Amino acid sequence: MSKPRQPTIKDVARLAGVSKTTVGRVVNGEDLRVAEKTRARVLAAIEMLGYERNIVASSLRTDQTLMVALSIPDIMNPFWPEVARGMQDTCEAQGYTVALLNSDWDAGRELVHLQTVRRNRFDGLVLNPIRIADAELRALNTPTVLLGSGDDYPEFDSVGSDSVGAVNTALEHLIALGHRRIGLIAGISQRRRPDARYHCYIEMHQRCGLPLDLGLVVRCPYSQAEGAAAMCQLLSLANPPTAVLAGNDLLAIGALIAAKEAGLTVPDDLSIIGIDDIDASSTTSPPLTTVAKPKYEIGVQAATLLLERMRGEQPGAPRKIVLEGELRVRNSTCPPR
Amino acid sequence: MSKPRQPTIKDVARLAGVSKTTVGRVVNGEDLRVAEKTRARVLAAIEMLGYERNIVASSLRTDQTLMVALSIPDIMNPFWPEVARGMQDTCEAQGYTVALLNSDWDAGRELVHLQTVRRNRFDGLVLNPIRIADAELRALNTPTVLLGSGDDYPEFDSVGSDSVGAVNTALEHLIALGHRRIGLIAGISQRRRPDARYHCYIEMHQRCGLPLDLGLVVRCPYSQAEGAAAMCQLLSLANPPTAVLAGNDLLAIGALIAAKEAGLTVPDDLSIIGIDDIDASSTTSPPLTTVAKPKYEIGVQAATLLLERMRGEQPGAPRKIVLEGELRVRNSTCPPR
DNA sequence: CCGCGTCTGGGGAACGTTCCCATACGGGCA
DNA sequence: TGCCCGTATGGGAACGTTCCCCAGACGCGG
Repeated sequence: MSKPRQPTIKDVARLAGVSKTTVGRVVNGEDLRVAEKTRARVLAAIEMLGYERNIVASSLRTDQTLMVALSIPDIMNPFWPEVARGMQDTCEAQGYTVALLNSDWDAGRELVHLQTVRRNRFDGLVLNPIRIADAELRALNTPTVLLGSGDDYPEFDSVGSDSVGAVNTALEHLIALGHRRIGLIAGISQRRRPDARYHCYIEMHQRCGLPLDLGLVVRCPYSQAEGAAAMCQLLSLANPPTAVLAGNDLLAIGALIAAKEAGLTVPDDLSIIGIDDIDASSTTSPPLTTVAKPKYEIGVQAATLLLERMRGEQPGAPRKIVLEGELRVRNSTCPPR
Repeated sequence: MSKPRQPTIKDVARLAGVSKTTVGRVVNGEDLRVAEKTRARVLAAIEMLGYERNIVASSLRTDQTLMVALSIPDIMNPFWPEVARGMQDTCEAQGYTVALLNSDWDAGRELVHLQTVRRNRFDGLVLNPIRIADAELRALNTPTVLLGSGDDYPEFDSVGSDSVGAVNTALEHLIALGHRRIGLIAGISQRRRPDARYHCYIEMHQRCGLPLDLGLVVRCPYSQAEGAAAMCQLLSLANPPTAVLAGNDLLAIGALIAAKEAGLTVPDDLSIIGIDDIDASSTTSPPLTTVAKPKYEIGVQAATLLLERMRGEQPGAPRKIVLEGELRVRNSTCPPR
């Protein structure tokens, strides 16, 4: 079980009868000047020994680890795997490896993640911020891209989906169908900022001249069970809504199930619309109408910005990318009766 | 944008008025003997400078990177996030960081992942093998734990769920309900070994004295769309089955939707059972009966074995852990009419 | 024939840590 | 008083790479 040392650049040099500098030259760039004959000899030696460049040593010298971190709340939350995949594909294509960090919406773990990035000298970080302060992020002194609106971090690049736009899209869909009493199951985010979805809901009502009834708004944590409870609450109203917008699909699915259990037929008795388009949304019955977020694309864009920053290009102003959601009309919405 | 070097052990030493060796001693172990007064001075200096141990340099010296890799087919496949999370939680608790690698069932990418592990000198690897040969894995010369049966890799630890057992459990459930014509939608695995589920199905029929009709077996790739197509095929039979077992929940959900579209009522007209218990399974209508696999636990166990190997404990024989599935009876199964 | 530029290759320091060994300093004991 | 041992600290090499700088070889024009 003892580990026989992997061959080093020196072993290759000895075998090829050249100096380690020369070996370094052929291993690294194609552009470095070294005679064709020598190069061939070195390559043969590399092949023979099965030499692999030791990135750890290389990192120490060059200050480049070829590793980036992705810190998200929870990979088990159905929103994140696609984002992670988008980022991973993009980074891998450029030779970077992605370390996965789950913060669980915990400020402490988030801090630990920053420490991990610093200690391991990762080259970059993509972060869905929980409570981290702008100053702490700047002190990290590492290229960083934020996932989300990034409003609290004016100096950083960010990639998010347009939550306000998504609420607008969903509401417009419902209003276009003829609904005028629309319930809102607003999630309570664990983050600092109050949820933008709520404000957007109110504004939309004013703009469209819809009567605003704050009794139609329920706030609860983002989970299926809570969504179900919230729906029960709405259904117990003297004058329940004819349609419900949920802050995300988890809530919407909970609401859908609760409505069916209460004996309602969706969408005939009640329309339900969600936001995100997670896997499970297409397989409920009826399949959930929702505003799909470009999850994979979010990952790709975040990685792209990060890679640019890491290359040192674009020392310019922070870029705030906001990707639009897309309405996916399935069968949980229809005109009110 | 230029990166002001992070403070090193030397800076701390200078500030504290001691040698770098002494600083190293207080940074590393609690057990190293250094006078209380000196220790306090060093700690103060560390605090003041915001010093963080450079793991890259440390790795070079000690041959320990504190990084492990997880190579799976696709994090977007609903089976994997929980496994990843289980592994990540366990590794993080021991100070290890997990790099996420997606192979996409591609032998080439799998090979690239091994290279990544070698080049970055990761301390360990948890791998869901695609086509990799046992010899290549041994040549990696790094502690490795396999996800799956691990049958093809006798020398390695492995953690898997009991596929055969799951099929048995599902079949027993169906048979106990009174079904005698049971269809099988068997997945086609991209791996080398033929799928064990199929053999188990046949054996179970013989053991229970059920008539075996190979027309009731359909093979297709593991995806929802394929599951739906397979179900259509089964329904077009002159004498269709009264119950269907799908090789995993993705197939089962496809089958469920196809059956409903064909005008059948599940479970009254047709029982459907899956394997895995992915998120979406609990929110279909009716909710899917399935044999749940302990996904999170698989990740935990794999990480635990890996950490033990990495610590150099247990130089003993390879351990093959097989975790049992658990029947989750929901509403997609009932006695035949 | 000499000087100079070009091209190929090598020597050796540096990155920040760990760890072996050496040293300094007391104090106890013969 | 002299010696030995234990404790606290420091010096410096080593890990494997990169990269700066220099040395030689060769060709060519003056």
